[in-house]
Amino acid sequence: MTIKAPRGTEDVLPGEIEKWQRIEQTARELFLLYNYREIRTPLFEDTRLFERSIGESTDIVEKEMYTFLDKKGRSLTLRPEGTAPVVRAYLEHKLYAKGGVNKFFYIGSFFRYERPQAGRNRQFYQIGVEAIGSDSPALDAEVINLSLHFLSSLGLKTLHIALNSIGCSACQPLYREKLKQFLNEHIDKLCDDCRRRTESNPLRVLDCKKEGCVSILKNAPSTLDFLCPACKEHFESVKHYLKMLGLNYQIAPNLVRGLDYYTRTTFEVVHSGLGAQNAVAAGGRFDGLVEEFGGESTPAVGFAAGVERIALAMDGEGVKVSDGKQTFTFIALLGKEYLEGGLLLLNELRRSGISAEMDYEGRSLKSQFRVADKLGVKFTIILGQEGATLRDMVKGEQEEVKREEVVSILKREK
RNA sequence: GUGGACGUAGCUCAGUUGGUUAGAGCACCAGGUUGUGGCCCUGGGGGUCGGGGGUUCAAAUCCCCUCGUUCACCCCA
Repeated sequence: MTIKAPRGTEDVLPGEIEKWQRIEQTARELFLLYNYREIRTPLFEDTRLFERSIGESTDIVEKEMYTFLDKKGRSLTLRPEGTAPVVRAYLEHKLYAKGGVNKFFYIGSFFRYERPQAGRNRQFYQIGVEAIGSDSPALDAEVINLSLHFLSSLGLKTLHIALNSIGCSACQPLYREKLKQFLNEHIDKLCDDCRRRTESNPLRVLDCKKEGCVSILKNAPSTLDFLCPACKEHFESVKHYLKMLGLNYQIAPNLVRGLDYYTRTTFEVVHSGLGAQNAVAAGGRFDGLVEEFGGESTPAVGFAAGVERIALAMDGEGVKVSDGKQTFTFIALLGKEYLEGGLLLLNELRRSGISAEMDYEGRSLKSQFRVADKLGVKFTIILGQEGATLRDMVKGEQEEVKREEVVSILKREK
């Protein structure tokens, strides 16, 4: 075995996949309950889609995208996130024509060239929702509520919401200037990355965790103090609705999303016990994105959750998902010469909706029973010259039955 | 991209100061039972000791490089 799965990718094997299925099934049922409908977009898109939405100076676009030229020289990129493609599809198919709020959810894999780590792969899976067409703070609250409903439905308990507002196109530039001013006053005490970001992307400096920077940032102007009246009111309403819904949150003035398209509300759902990659879900508003792509000014809000991290968190909380084994019967042959009879019975059983397995290798009866036992079947049918013997593997009892009655007997037992 | 730890059978791991044909448990296969599983007993298969190079009479063991895993930084869901 010389070829392995590429670095940062993983095979999800039987035994583990059942947990993923549970996660996806829960998402489908729950999101439908909130009237979100599934959408599937391509795995790769025109590179410009991500450059324009995520932002040229973000780490994602600068160094983490899988970008390549196709045979006609088009620049394509494996999608690094889900929001821009949904907005693109929303515009391309003129889904706004339906009016009202359009609600979508998606489940799929995304790609970023990063150093792999617990809860961080190069191909990773996200489940997300986007609600496009309303600036109501009630919708922000709904999305946050849904993310928590989803995660707690999967058995996760130690969840915390971090909440912030980063303002809109009216107030954020003002704050950005004030922050830049502040950072420049302390520029000599900031780390190299932060010095660079002070010019290119000052908001991201707030996210720095280096001790020196953190102590300086304690006194940095807060985005919350610079919100325009409309944003302030919006944020107050979001908080009010969250309280009303019984959701506890912590204000995190330094919570800045890594994607440029976010406006107003940003939030993160953190699960304690995940190590460094502790955000299981995150999202926020993107009121300017639809317009950025050439549509009418259309407000929107959404979130995405990481499937691998949810699975890790479920493991941590001891959530068990059955491994889905369900073989009901096993056919044991008294000799190779009964293979055809076995195949016919096997077919009959399966066509009758009874899961069944059989040994094709001509192994000894003892071996066949060992296989049956390992499969955990409830019944083993021993097939020989005439008729059949039906053995109850749990009781350890068996009886002779007529060959043509085997299927109907087992149907009753099922 | 940076730093630390690790890399021996399918899995979990032993492997003394470098010293002969690299071990155990579990798993797997077969037999003990002239057709019947789980327990037990016996036997068997399976490892280029991550890969490459070097030091040495001799390397799983020491050195270098490389790949991978992992934790943290970073980034982010």
